[in-house]
Amino acid sequence: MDYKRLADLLFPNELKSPREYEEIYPKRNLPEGATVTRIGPSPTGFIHLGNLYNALIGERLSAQSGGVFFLRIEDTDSKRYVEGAVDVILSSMKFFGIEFDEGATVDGDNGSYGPYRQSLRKEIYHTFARELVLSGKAYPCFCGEDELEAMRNEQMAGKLNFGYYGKWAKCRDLSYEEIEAKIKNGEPYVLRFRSEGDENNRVEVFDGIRGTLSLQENYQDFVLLKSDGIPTYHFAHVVDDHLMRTTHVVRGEEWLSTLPIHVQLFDTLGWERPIYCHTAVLMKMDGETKRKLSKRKDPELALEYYRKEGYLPSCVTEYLMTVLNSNFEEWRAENPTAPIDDFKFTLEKMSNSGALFDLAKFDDVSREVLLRTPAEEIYEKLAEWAREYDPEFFKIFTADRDFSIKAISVGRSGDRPRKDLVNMSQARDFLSFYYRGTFKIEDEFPQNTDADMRREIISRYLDTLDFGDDKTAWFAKVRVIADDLGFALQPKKYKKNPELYNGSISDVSNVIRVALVGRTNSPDLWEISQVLGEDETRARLAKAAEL
RNA sequence: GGCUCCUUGGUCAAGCGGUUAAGACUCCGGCCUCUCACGCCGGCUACAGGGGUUCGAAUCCCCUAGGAGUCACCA
Repeated sequence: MDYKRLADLLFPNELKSPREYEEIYPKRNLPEGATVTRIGPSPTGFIHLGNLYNALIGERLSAQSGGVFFLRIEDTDSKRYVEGAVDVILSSMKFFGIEFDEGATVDGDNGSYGPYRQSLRKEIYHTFARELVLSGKAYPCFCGEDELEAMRNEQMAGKLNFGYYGKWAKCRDLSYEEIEAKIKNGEPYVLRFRSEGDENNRVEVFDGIRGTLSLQENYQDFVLLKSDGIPTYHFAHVVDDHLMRTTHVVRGEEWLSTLPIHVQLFDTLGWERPIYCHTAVLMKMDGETKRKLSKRKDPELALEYYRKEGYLPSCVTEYLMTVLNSNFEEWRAENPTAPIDDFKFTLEKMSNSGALFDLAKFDDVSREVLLRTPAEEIYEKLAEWAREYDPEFFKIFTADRDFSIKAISVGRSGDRPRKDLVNMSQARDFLSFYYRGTFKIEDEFPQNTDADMRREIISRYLDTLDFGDDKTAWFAKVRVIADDLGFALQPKKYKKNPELYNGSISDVSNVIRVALVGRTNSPDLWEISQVLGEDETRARLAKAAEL
């Protein structure tokens, strides 16, 4: 076979040479040990936790080593392209504090290793595809969908391995004349790789997370170029990551099975393989079994979910870090206020089994992060969140900034600060009792008290209430009321001899509590009263006495 | 079915041939002179199973089982 002739037939248009591309995209001039990483999302308009998870690893790796982290849009499948998806990717990443050194932007590229959209790199791929044809490593295949399906059925029936290989690779040895005739006849074709691999051979591949892997060599004649001339993921990945000088390919473990294809391609093109880092899939408990987080069943997979619920981006990254690196929590315990960037992230400490997404743990991390966040900042975040998701509350909440900040601050000072807030939508509900517009009696008054008793408690409380008191003086008065009205001063005493009392002091304070905040559970009443102010406090109590 | 990865308590996990097998979250008790939180103290619960190698195995090897991924002109 005259490969030169075949190459000219397949690629009639003028193309740059491989040499030229090597010069256009030279080795990067970076400090020793700098890593170049990237994420390569496809623009489907859906961006999920896994994307962020991998992005975070890449970003940490490159930022810590003085390397480069870039964004490449993998839009080789025109069927799945969604308008505006690039914008979604960029803004989602930005929301979580992930910045790119170079790559695709909303309206073009930033960086000298582009284009960063695969759909714009067709000629580059063709140059190297042509190169493979020239060396006899690639050939056109005219097998259509039906033929391939028939082949598959036959393989299934015979319990053979699926795929295009060996005797099944019908187009492997077509003559030049046959090919030319078919092409002139307008028959569509794909370009396949001519694999010289053997299914009994093994390849060793080093993985940055998993160590040395031993895999079955690829023996399939996989597709390089689809019939529209656009490359498959496999081919585009190899060409791009070589030319963009990627040093570490961070991606999900679903790529492990096609890894032999990729290294085979790197090897036959004579290029140095990048260090692959295959991350574990995020799992979730579904009844008794674990399963992959699914787009349809699990809203928490979509990054949008965290925005809607009002989780702070820093909470999500903080949680992801605890899942990513086993020593992160330990580090955080020792450095409670240090910025997350100070943590030295390492691939060695990464787990290679599927991490379960644990919402309880995530909420705990969020509480912790929110506690470290200044009240002013929470105010800003909550306002920002409410403006988008609850405009009514936004008005109420932002009407008096100082008041709202005071409300947020309740219980957060001292040796044992409360961790009341988890996310912004929960914070809105939690804080709602501070505002006239959202305050309502949600819980029942204590069962030990009837309406008369409640009126009595409230009226006495109102009589003795003095906003000049400190907390101790205030509570002493509550005790007096409780004692006078026959309530045990210690809940234990009441528990032991319920017949001797009307209830315990907790019933008394809960009457006041429900009157004041509308619920039986709340932070310290005295502090809340201080925030509400004397007028509002008295008004609420007076109104409750009428119930 | 082929290929591949993974397997320490309910969950996340330390552990790299000798440990009373850490820690965190959850759950359950108890304590903190008002609830709820917070905090503190305590508790439940684990090396998937079976064979080797070794004086000694959670750790090394093999087999089995379970879970997961993948087998497209999708990424």
